[in-house]
Amino acid sequence: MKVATWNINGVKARIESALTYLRQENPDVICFQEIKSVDENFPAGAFEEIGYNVAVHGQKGFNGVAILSKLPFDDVTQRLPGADDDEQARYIEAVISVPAGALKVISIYAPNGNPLGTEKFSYKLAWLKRLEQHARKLLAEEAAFVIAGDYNIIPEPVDAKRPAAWTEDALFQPESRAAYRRLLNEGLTDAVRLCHPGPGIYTFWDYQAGAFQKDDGIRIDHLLLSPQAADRLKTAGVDRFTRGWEKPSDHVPVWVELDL
DNA sequence: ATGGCGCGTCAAACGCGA
Repeated sequence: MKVATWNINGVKARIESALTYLRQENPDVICFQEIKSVDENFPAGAFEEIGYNVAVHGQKGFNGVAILSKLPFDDVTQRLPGADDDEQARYIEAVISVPAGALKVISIYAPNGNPLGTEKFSYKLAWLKRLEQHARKLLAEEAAFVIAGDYNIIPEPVDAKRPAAWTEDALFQPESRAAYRRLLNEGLTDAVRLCHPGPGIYTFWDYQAGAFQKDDGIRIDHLLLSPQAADRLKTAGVDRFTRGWEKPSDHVPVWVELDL
Protein backbone atom coordinates (compact mmCIF):
# COMPACT_ATOMS: atom_id res chain seq x y z
CA MET A 1 0.00 0.00 0.00
CA LYS A 2 1.41 3.34 -1.09
CA VAL A 3 0.74 6.43 1.04
CA ALA A 4 1.85 9.80 -0.35
CA THR A 5 1.80 13.40 0.86
CA TRP A 6 2.03 16.59 -1.19
CA ASN A 7 1.76 20.28 -0.39
CA ILE A 8 0.10 21.33 -3.64
CA ASN A 9 -0.01 25.10 -2.94
CA GLY A 10 -3.59 25.61 -4.10
CA VAL A 11 -5.90 22.87 -5.36
CA LYS A 12 -7.45 25.10 -7.99
CA ALA A 13 -4.05 26.00 -9.45
CA ARG A 14 -2.83 22.41 -9.22
CA ILE A 15 -5.84 20.29 -10.14
CA GLU A 16 -4.43 19.07 -13.48
CA SER A 17 -1.02 18.30 -11.96
CA ALA A 18 -2.65 16.46 -9.07
CA LEU A 19 -4.79 14.33 -11.39
CA THR A 20 -1.79 13.57 -13.61
CA TYR A 21 0.28 12.56 -10.60
CA LEU A 22 -2.44 10.28 -9.24
CA ARG A 23 -3.03 8.58 -12.60
CA GLN A 24 0.70 8.13 -13.12
CA GLU A 25 1.88 7.07 -9.63
CA ASN A 26 -1.34 5.54 -8.40
CA PRO A 27 -0.93 5.93 -4.62
CA ASP A 28 -3.60 4.22 -2.52
CA VAL A 29 -3.75 7.25 -0.24
CA ILE A 30 -2.56 10.83 -0.72
CA CYS A 31 -2.50 13.63 1.83
CA PHE A 32 -2.71 17.17 0.49
CA GLN A 33 -1.74 20.40 2.23
CA GLU A 34 -2.29 24.07 1.39
CA ILE A 35 -5.40 23.35 -0.65
CA LYS A 36 -6.39 27.04 -0.13
CA SER A 37 -10.05 26.19 -0.64
CA VAL A 38 -13.21 25.95 1.38
CA ASP A 39 -14.73 22.46 1.55
CA GLU A 40 -17.56 23.35 -0.86
CA ASN A 41 -15.16 24.43 -3.61
CA PHE A 42 -12.79 21.47 -3.32
CA PRO A 43 -13.00 19.58 -6.65
CA ALA A 44 -13.92 16.26 -5.01
CA GLY A 45 -15.77 15.05 -8.11
CA ALA A 46 -12.64 15.13 -10.28
CA PHE A 47 -10.82 12.92 -7.78
CA GLU A 48 -13.80 10.62 -7.27
CA GLU A 49 -13.92 10.07 -11.03
CA ILE A 50 -10.46 8.49 -10.90
CA GLY A 51 -11.30 6.27 -7.96
CA TYR A 52 -10.67 8.20 -4.76
CA ASN A 53 -12.78 8.86 -1.70
CA VAL A 54 -12.27 12.41 -0.45
CA ALA A 55 -12.08 13.93 3.05
CA VAL A 56 -11.46 17.67 3.29
CA HIS A 57 -10.79 20.28 5.97
CA GLY A 58 -10.52 23.61 4.22
CA GLN A 59 -10.78 27.32 4.91
CA LYS A 60 -10.99 30.43 2.78
CA GLY A 61 -7.82 31.56 1.06
CA PHE A 62 -5.16 29.86 3.18
CA ASN A 63 -4.07 26.56 4.68
CA GLY A 64 -6.42 23.58 4.24
CA VAL A 65 -5.72 19.85 4.21
CA ALA A 66 -7.29 16.78 2.62
CA ILE A 67 -6.96 13.02 2.43
CA LEU A 68 -7.81 10.97 -0.67
CA SER A 69 -8.11 7.20 -0.43
CA LYS A 70 -9.06 4.42 -2.80
CA LEU A 71 -10.38 2.44 0.16
CA PRO A 72 -13.32 4.00 2.00
CA PHE A 73 -12.95 5.97 5.22
CA ASP A 74 -14.24 4.37 8.39
CA ASP A 75 -13.91 7.60 10.36
CA VAL A 76 -12.72 11.18 9.81
CA THR A 77 -11.67 13.80 12.39
CA GLN A 78 -10.93 17.41 11.43
CA ARG A 79 -9.36 18.83 14.55
CA LEU A 80 -6.08 18.50 16.39
CA PRO A 81 -7.01 18.36 20.09
CA GLY A 82 -5.80 20.96 22.55
CA ALA A 83 -7.18 24.32 21.31
CA ASP A 84 -10.88 24.59 20.56
CA ASP A 85 -10.42 28.21 19.48
CA ASP A 86 -7.87 27.39 16.74
CA GLU A 87 -9.57 28.36 13.46
CA GLN A 88 -6.73 27.35 11.14
CA ALA A 89 -7.37 24.28 8.97
CA ARG A 90 -4.13 22.35 9.41
CA TYR A 91 -5.19 18.86 10.47
CA ILE A 92 -7.30 15.95 9.28
CA GLU A 93 -7.24 12.35 10.42
CA ALA A 94 -8.89 9.32 8.80
CA VAL A 95 -9.15 5.62 9.57
CA ILE A 96 -8.96 3.21 6.63
CA SER A 97 -9.60 -0.53 6.79
CA VAL A 98 -6.75 -2.45 5.17
CA PRO A 99 -6.20 -6.19 4.71
CA ALA A 100 -3.87 -6.26 7.73
CA GLY A 101 -6.38 -4.41 9.95
CA ALA A 102 -6.71 -0.63 10.16
CA LEU A 103 -4.43 2.25 9.22
CA LYS A 104 -4.84 5.76 10.63
CA VAL A 105 -3.66 8.44 8.20
CA ILE A 106 -3.10 12.02 9.38
CA SER A 107 -2.51 14.94 7.01
CA ILE A 108 -0.86 17.96 8.66
CA TYR A 109 0.15 21.44 7.58
CA ALA A 110 2.26 22.70 10.45
CA PRO A 111 2.61 26.48 10.84
CA ASN A 112 5.51 28.20 9.10
CA GLY A 113 6.32 30.33 12.17
CA ASN A 114 8.13 33.24 10.51
CA PRO A 115 9.10 35.81 11.46
CA LEU A 116 10.90 34.90 14.69
CA GLY A 117 9.96 36.82 17.80
CA THR A 118 6.29 37.12 16.83
CA GLU A 119 3.10 35.32 17.80
CA LYS A 120 3.51 33.33 14.60
CA PHE A 121 6.54 31.55 15.99
CA SER A 122 4.92 30.89 19.37
CA TYR A 123 1.83 29.57 17.55
CA LYS A 124 4.07 27.19 15.61
CA LEU A 125 5.65 25.83 18.78
CA ALA A 126 2.30 25.55 20.55
CA TRP A 127 0.80 23.72 17.56
CA LEU A 128 3.74 21.28 17.49
CA LYS A 129 3.29 20.69 21.24
CA ARG A 130 -0.35 19.79 20.61
CA LEU A 131 0.75 17.41 17.85
CA GLU A 132 3.25 15.77 20.21
CA GLN A 133 0.63 15.30 22.89
CA HIS A 134 -1.78 13.79 20.39
CA ALA A 135 0.94 11.51 18.99
CA ARG A 136 1.64 10.23 22.52
CA LYS A 137 -2.01 9.33 22.92
CA LEU A 138 -2.05 7.52 19.57
CA LEU A 139 1.21 5.69 20.39
CA ALA A 140 -0.39 4.34 23.56
CA GLU A 141 -3.01 2.65 21.37
CA GLU A 142 -0.24 0.61 19.72
CA ALA A 143 -1.86 0.80 16.30
CA ALA A 144 -0.52 1.49 12.82
CA PHE A 145 -0.59 5.18 11.90
CA VAL A 146 1.23 7.67 9.75
CA ILE A 147 1.50 11.42 10.32
CA ALA A 148 2.17 12.81 6.87
CA GLY A 149 2.56 16.34 5.65
CA ASP A 150 4.34 19.65 5.61
CA TYR A 151 6.01 19.88 9.03
CA ASN A 152 7.74 23.16 8.13
CA ILE A 153 10.81 21.84 9.95
CA ILE A 154 14.29 21.18 8.56
CA PRO A 155 15.27 18.39 10.97
CA GLU A 156 19.07 18.39 10.50
CA PRO A 157 21.75 20.30 8.58
CA VAL A 158 21.85 17.44 6.07
CA ASP A 159 18.26 18.33 5.17
CA ALA A 160 19.28 21.61 3.50
CA LYS A 161 21.59 22.36 0.61
CA ARG A 162 22.74 25.51 2.43
CA PRO A 163 21.96 25.07 6.15
CA ALA A 164 23.69 28.35 7.02
CA ALA A 165 21.05 30.23 4.99
CA TRP A 166 18.31 29.03 7.37
CA THR A 167 19.78 29.81 10.79
CA GLU A 168 17.48 32.82 11.29
CA ASP A 169 14.43 31.02 9.91
CA ALA A 170 11.63 29.45 11.95
CA LEU A 171 12.02 26.20 9.98
CA PHE A 172 15.51 25.60 11.36
CA GLN A 173 15.32 27.00 14.90
CA PRO A 174 16.57 24.77 17.73
CA GLU A 175 13.04 24.82 19.23
CA SER A 176 11.49 23.65 15.95
CA ARG A 177 14.09 20.94 15.48
CA ALA A 178 13.64 19.81 19.09
CA ALA A 179 9.89 19.48 18.55
CA TYR A 180 10.54 17.18 15.59
CA ARG A 181 13.19 15.25 17.50
CA ARG A 182 10.75 14.66 20.36
CA LEU A 183 8.38 12.92 17.95
CA LEU A 184 11.23 10.64 16.93
CA ASN A 185 12.33 10.10 20.53
CA GLU A 186 8.84 9.02 21.45
CA GLY A 187 9.00 6.25 18.86
CA LEU A 188 8.01 7.59 15.45
CA THR A 189 10.12 6.72 12.41
CA ASP A 190 11.13 9.23 9.73
CA ALA A 191 10.52 6.89 6.78
CA VAL A 192 12.38 8.85 4.10
CA ARG A 193 15.44 9.41 6.28
CA LEU A 194 15.54 5.74 7.23
CA CYS A 195 15.44 4.65 3.58
CA HIS A 196 17.77 7.41 2.32
CA PRO A 197 20.48 8.15 4.90
CA GLY A 198 22.60 10.38 2.68
CA PRO A 199 22.50 14.08 1.74
CA GLY A 200 20.63 15.69 -1.15
CA ILE A 201 17.07 14.57 -0.29
CA TYR A 202 14.85 17.67 -0.56
CA THR A 203 11.10 18.24 -0.83
CA PHE A 204 10.88 22.03 -1.31
CA TRP A 205 12.61 24.54 -3.56
CA ASP A 206 11.65 28.20 -3.46
CA TYR A 207 10.08 29.69 -6.60
CA GLN A 208 12.60 32.53 -6.41
CA ALA A 209 16.22 32.80 -7.44
CA GLY A 210 16.32 29.67 -9.57
CA ALA A 211 16.39 27.53 -6.44
CA PHE A 212 15.37 24.32 -8.19
CA GLN A 213 17.89 24.78 -11.00
CA LYS A 214 20.60 25.14 -8.34
CA ASP A 215 19.09 22.28 -6.31
CA ASP A 216 18.95 24.75 -3.43
CA GLY A 217 16.37 22.71 -1.56
CA ILE A 218 15.23 21.73 1.93
CA ARG A 219 13.53 18.63 3.34
CA ILE A 220 10.45 19.75 5.26
CA ASP A 221 7.72 17.30 4.14
CA HIS A 222 7.82 14.13 6.17
CA LEU A 223 6.07 10.82 6.82
CA LEU A 224 6.38 9.73 10.44
CA LEU A 225 5.36 6.13 11.14
CA SER A 226 4.16 4.54 14.35
CA PRO A 227 6.15 1.43 15.38
CA GLN A 228 3.36 -0.79 14.06
CA ALA A 229 3.46 1.00 10.70
CA ALA A 230 7.27 1.06 10.62
CA ASP A 231 7.25 -2.73 11.03
CA ARG A 232 5.53 -2.79 7.62
CA LEU A 233 7.79 -0.27 5.85
CA LYS A 234 9.08 -1.49 2.50
CA THR A 235 10.38 1.64 0.77
CA ALA A 236 10.05 5.42 0.80
CA GLY A 237 10.84 8.09 -1.73
CA VAL A 238 10.56 11.66 -3.00
CA ASP A 239 9.05 12.37 -6.43
CA ARG A 240 11.12 15.40 -7.30
CA PHE A 241 10.23 15.15 -10.98
CA THR A 242 6.99 17.06 -10.38
CA ARG A 243 9.04 20.17 -9.54
CA GLY A 244 10.06 20.26 -13.21
CA TRP A 245 6.47 20.24 -14.48
CA GLU A 246 4.70 23.27 -15.90
CA LYS A 247 3.29 25.51 -13.17
CA PRO A 248 4.69 23.36 -10.34
CA SER A 249 3.98 23.48 -6.64
CA ASP A 250 7.08 24.56 -4.72
CA HIS A 251 6.81 21.24 -2.81
CA VAL A 252 7.00 17.72 -4.29
CA PRO A 253 5.26 14.48 -3.26
CA VAL A 254 6.82 12.20 -0.67
CA TRP A 255 5.64 8.60 -0.21
CA VAL A 256 5.99 5.30 1.63
CA GLU A 257 5.20 1.78 0.55
CA LEU A 258 3.79 -0.25 3.46
CA ASP A 259 3.20 -4.00 3.50
CA LEU A 260 -0.40 -3.83 4.69
C1' DA B 1 26.84 40.31 -4.39
C1' DT B 2 21.99 40.76 -4.80
C1' DG B 3 17.66 39.54 -6.14
C1' DG B 4 15.06 37.24 -9.07
C1' DC B 5 7.88 33.95 -7.31
C1' DG B 6 3.35 32.41 -7.04
C1' DC B 7 -1.46 31.85 -5.06
C1' DG B 8 -5.83 33.71 -3.50
C1' DT B 9 -8.61 37.67 -2.92
C1' DC B 10 -10.45 40.94 -5.77
C1' DA B 11 -10.39 43.68 -9.16
C1' DA B 12 -5.02 47.08 -7.07
C1' DA B 13 -2.25 45.91 -4.38
C1' DC B 14 -1.66 42.91 -0.40
C1' DG B 15 -1.22 38.92 2.90
C1' DC B 16 1.17 34.92 3.06
C1' DG B 17 4.43 31.48 2.30
C1' DA B 18 9.51 29.41 3.31
